[in-house]
Amino acid sequence: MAALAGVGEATVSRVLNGRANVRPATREKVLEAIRALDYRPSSVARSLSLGRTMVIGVVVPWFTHASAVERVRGIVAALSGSPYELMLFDVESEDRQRRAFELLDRGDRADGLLIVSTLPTDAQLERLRTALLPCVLVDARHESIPNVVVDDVAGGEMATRHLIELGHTRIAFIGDTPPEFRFEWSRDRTLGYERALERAGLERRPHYVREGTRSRHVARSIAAELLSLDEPPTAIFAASDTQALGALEAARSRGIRVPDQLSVVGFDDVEVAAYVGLTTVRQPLFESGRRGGELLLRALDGHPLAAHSEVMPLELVVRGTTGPPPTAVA
Amino acid sequence: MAALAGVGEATVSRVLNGRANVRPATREKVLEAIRALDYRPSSVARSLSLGRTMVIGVVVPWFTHASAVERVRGIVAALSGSPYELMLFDVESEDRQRRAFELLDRGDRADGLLIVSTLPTDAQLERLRTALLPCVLVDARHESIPNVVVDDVAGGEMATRHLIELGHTRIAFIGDTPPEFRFEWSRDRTLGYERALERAGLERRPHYVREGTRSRHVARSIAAELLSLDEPPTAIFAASDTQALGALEAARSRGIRVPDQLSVVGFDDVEVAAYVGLTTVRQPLFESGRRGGELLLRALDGHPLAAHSEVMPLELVVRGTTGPPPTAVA
DNA sequence: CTGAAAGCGCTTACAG
DNA sequence: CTGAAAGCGCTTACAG
Repeated sequence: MAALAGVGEATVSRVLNGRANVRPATREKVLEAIRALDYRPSSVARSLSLGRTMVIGVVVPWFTHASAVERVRGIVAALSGSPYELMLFDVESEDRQRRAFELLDRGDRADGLLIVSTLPTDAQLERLRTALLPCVLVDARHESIPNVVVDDVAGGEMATRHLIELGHTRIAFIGDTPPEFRFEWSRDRTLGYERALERAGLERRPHYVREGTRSRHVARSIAAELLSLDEPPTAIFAASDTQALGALEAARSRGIRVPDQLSVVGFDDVEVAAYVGLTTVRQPLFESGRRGGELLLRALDGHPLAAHSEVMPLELVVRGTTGPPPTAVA
Repeated sequence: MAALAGVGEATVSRVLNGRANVRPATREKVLEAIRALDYRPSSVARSLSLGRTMVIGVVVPWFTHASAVERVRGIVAALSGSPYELMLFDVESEDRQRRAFELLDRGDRADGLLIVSTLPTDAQLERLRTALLPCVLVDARHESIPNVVVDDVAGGEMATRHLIELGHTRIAFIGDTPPEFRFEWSRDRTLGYERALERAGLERRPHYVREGTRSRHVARSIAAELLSLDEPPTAIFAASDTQALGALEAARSRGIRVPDQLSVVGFDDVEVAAYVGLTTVRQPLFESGRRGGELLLRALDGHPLAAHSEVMPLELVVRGTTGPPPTAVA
């Protein structure tokens, strides 16, 4: 290449990188040779030399879930104006997650990391740190890593209070199974639920609090069980829209009218929620991804990141699945 | 590193790659040094040396669409057992697409390419070919590249025939805008629609065939216009579920009952479709991604790919949004 | 079984 | 403004 152009390698490099200090005639010669050879510079060699890959890694479990996808979309949007490409690590098991971090903490696969809806172990975080890999957490918090989150306790309380204000006293909660990915929002939403009950002076009924994997199917059978209790709840707060949809299905299949006989509140406000008229707590999914992407880009740009929590706003969106409880007794 | 262990670099490399011909004692020394130094081998250097990156690029426009995401999920599933990582190129504009291919056709960013729901120009394909980059097309066809597709003409015909068999004669079609990404399935579905009408001896009414960008919002207003024609259609076939949902909204907001007064058929069978009971033509979105991934992995494994079309099956899923037309006249 | 050396293809001081 | 040379950190014949 350099030979054909009759110049040194350094000059080719200068031309390729658009440096100023090259004489026009020389530049022309190089450009000509590039054309003649259909020459394509190697990004790998460049990466090795520069120690940068121009890749941002995104680690996300639950890529099968609408909310995770929505966050990834936000990340994609944030990166779209940047020179970085996105490498996606879908880690649907702890094993896959471990492997992903083992690859990433070598430090030369990506220049930075966005970790979504999962919290690496402290050992993993320590290795990422020693690999000098800037990280931003989205939908997970850690005191030593910048993160963008929502206040799940407040969200759980918001949803529950809405039901209480409508007059409900028998309010059930369908949460997630304990955090396989050290993922604690479901627990926080439970706390919010309990706090709302407590503040309203309502008793907590342990059999009204149920957990299951985050799927419509499972939530549907949990809801079915709740609805066949001797004293069934008049309202259900589900820790995610997906689960709320399952609850709606359970009601529908038993001929229970919503919201006349049963109120249902979800969490997230995924796209379907608006379509089916689900009352829910909206969290800015897309925005959280975008914001995380922005923070990381800023860090990559040399501005050091403070390890703080950026708390995104939550909003109760009242639609058609909540109303006053059926008039008790008669 | 090699120094600390008191061995040559080659030996370190052998240990790292688990080659057999290393004496156990030597191996131990190396392993010990690795531990002591917290040594992490560089994948970039390895890539440069080997000429392989262990990365598969996925080019996908419309990552904002549920169907694209579903395909990507299938790809993720296919790669999950492999040693390849996934690099995602969301190309929501022609310009981004051009840039993505310019990066990829250097040939050292990824070892293979999955191109989803878009067809590169011939010039782009030629450059990918000279870069020796194996490609598989998903949801796009090209005679010289292996691809996995569905028969969109047959699908369009299937949906339309269903409506005809129910007794409809005034059937409208909401398609996509002309293919920004050289993306022709909407046109093919239109052809299928027209063919079904023709075979049934029904007249084609040009004002019943409308196009709009693939969004619920746009489809909704198109449907609203169709429904306010002097002689409105009794059935609408939409080229995607997203658009079908828009049509349903239009009907709902005008108090038109579905399916009593209006039948609606979609295309894709995205997750929401089942939930809202939409009759649709199911195409195996997830499967298409998975299959594409498998084909590419096979190619990467040294088995040359024949440039053939793998046609995935289409299936009419009849649910609650289609029925006989309202009994005419009275 | 093991090591010295060349090679992968860039970038970047360092001299001119 | 430009080139020779070293360096980024691996792998792989080639000798021993």
